[in-house]
Amino acid sequence: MGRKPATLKDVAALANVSRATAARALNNYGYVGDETAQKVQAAAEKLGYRGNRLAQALRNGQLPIVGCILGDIQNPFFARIAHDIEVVARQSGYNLVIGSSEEELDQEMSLLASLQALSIRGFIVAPTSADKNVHLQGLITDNIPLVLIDRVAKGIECDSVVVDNEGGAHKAVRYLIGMGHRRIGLLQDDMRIFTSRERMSGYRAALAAGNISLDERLVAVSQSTVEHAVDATIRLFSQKTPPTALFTVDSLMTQGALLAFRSMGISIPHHVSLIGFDDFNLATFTDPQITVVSQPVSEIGRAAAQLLFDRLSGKSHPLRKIRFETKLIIRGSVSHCSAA
Amino acid sequence: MGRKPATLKDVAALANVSRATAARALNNYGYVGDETAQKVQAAAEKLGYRGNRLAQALRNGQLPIVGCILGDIQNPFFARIAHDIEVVARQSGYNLVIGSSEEELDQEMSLLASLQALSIRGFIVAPTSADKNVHLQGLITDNIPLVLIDRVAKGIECDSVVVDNEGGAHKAVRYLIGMGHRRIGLLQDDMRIFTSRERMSGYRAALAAGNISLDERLVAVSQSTVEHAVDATIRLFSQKTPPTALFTVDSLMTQGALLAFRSMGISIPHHVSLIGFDDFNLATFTDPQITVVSQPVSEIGRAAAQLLFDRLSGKSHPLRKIRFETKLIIRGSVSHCSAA
DNA sequence: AATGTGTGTGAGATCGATCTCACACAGTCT
DNA sequence: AGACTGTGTGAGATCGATCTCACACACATT
Repeated sequence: MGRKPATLKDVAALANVSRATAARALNNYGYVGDETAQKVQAAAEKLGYRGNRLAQALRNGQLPIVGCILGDIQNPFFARIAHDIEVVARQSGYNLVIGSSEEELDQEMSLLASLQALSIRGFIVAPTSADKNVHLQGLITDNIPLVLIDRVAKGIECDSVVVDNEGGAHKAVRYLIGMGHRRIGLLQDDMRIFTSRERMSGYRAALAAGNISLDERLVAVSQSTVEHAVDATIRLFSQKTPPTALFTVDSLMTQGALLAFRSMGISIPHHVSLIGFDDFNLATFTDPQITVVSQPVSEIGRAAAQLLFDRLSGKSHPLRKIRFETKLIIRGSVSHCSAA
Repeated sequence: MGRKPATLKDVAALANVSRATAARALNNYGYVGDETAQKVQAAAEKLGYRGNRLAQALRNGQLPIVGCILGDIQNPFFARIAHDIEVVARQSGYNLVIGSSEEELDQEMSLLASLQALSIRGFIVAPTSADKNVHLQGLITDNIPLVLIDRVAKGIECDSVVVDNEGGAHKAVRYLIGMGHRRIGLLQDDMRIFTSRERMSGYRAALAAGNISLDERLVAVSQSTVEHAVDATIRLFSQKTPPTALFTVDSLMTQGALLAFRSMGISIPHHVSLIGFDDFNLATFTDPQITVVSQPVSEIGRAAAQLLFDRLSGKSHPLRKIRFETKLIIRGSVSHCSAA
């Protein structure tokens, strides 16, 4: 059939009024006679009229869509955040466009540009790079609401929601040191990424506090996927004198480490102790259960969305930078270091 | 500063030509003098001109966005699919709007309506209900490209990508029967959902083929979250004569079952055998590793996106209904039934 | 009677890109 | 010379909703 959706003109025609009057009746503003208003309502009803958001957006310069650029939707951490943002967005009558930067700066930039070309005003971004951020700076100077999530970027003054990465990492490593470990490995993500830097610095600080000097050979850089983490773990533990404990900076990498240990016949916690940053569903299914630094994942997306919609609704708050605390959840993957 | 993005008019003014000529130069169509074209290009460059997609969309009736309505992005199955769709979309210059129906028909319908109001033409939907689908029928009659994914809907004639749910479930249950099990539990999702029905029917068929009559008390209905599945499993196994084996219809529910068994002190595979539909990352981390029916997850999203973009590009294919096979991956969570 | 205020309505401009149409000029053909 | 084709350009309409403005009428105030 291909019947076109009804336009305001159609409604106006059916109600025998002008477009202007129809618009007034439907959006109730200005003066409209009661009787006229009823006629218009009836006509709209009958035609199943739904305003064309595109046309509305063209006039007022803004689409009821928020853009969300995350590292990777497949990471349960980001999936949860995306879900929570969508819930809040829906309540405000917004839809959510999701883009995955795949931790590539180029992709992040082109994604952002294409969303801006859509007149989307309102972004939640987990920036790939802590330094290179002209594109984000552009949003700020254009006065487009932006909330940074999970990561902040140097020199970008805007609302943000992060967790205490450094503190979390510090707690984990301090705990390992307390259990007698001195050769503590770090499986980390690309150093361009803010969280990776912060967790690294927590690791360093804890080592320093324990009078342990940093051994570069115990630090492996991977990407945040199970597969990459498996390889990196195997490299790390194929050395002559491997670490006695490992700290992994995100849950996918923790899972990769688990897989690697299994394939290498390394048993937790007897041969190696393990702590991962970010809790995950199956951390309690494994034997032993995995000790982790947990973040309040369920709060992050909601908080970020709240900040964004507060901005979008025009309230002019001062900048708000939310930082959540992390919690060390002790389970069974860490034991006292036997090999001194 | 708030500098507005440059418009075609600005470019035209800078190049000293009319808007029409500028448009011709930038989109190269019609006649344009070489020299004029260069001037326009230069002006566009200088102003950093990017066409306003909204205005373009208003004219040609279609936004470069595809809508994607899935059950739940937090389910790794859907997260993977969303990711793959986004990759294909990006290649075609499209962005992806993701909506989560949360398995509520109302939400699915209102989400769809709001995306249609945005002039989005092109949807990938995992319909909540196998029966109620006027909204989908509406897309069809309006000739809006639609691809159903993971699930089909009665009477909706369009491209689709599903897996052989019935066959997969049949394989799993037949295997359990072959191992001597006769009291085989089913932990399933809401019966409105297509996959749930099909997997149920595979379960029935396999029982029938094994001359086992269906015992309603062995069938638990849950929702597709870890939490709900835990409860349902506990109920199922708190009966006087609980099942000796369990078949779960998706990976979150499999994880829920695992958690429930752990909390009840039920050991796999000694006390109970387990097979889950849909493989998951940690299925090989647990001890024992979990036997599953795997679907080619990495193919599904890509295939669906391909079908959609073929339609969007105007080629008029006949309907294409893709059905992928499933594979029974035997690991260690099933043992011979000791209790006859 | 003149002026003012509150109410109700429509014509037309606007947002930005695109497309149709008309027009103008060069060169070619009868 | 007159008619025609090919090339190049601009004015204006269009998509749909909204908003400004002008106008019109009713009633109240001086």
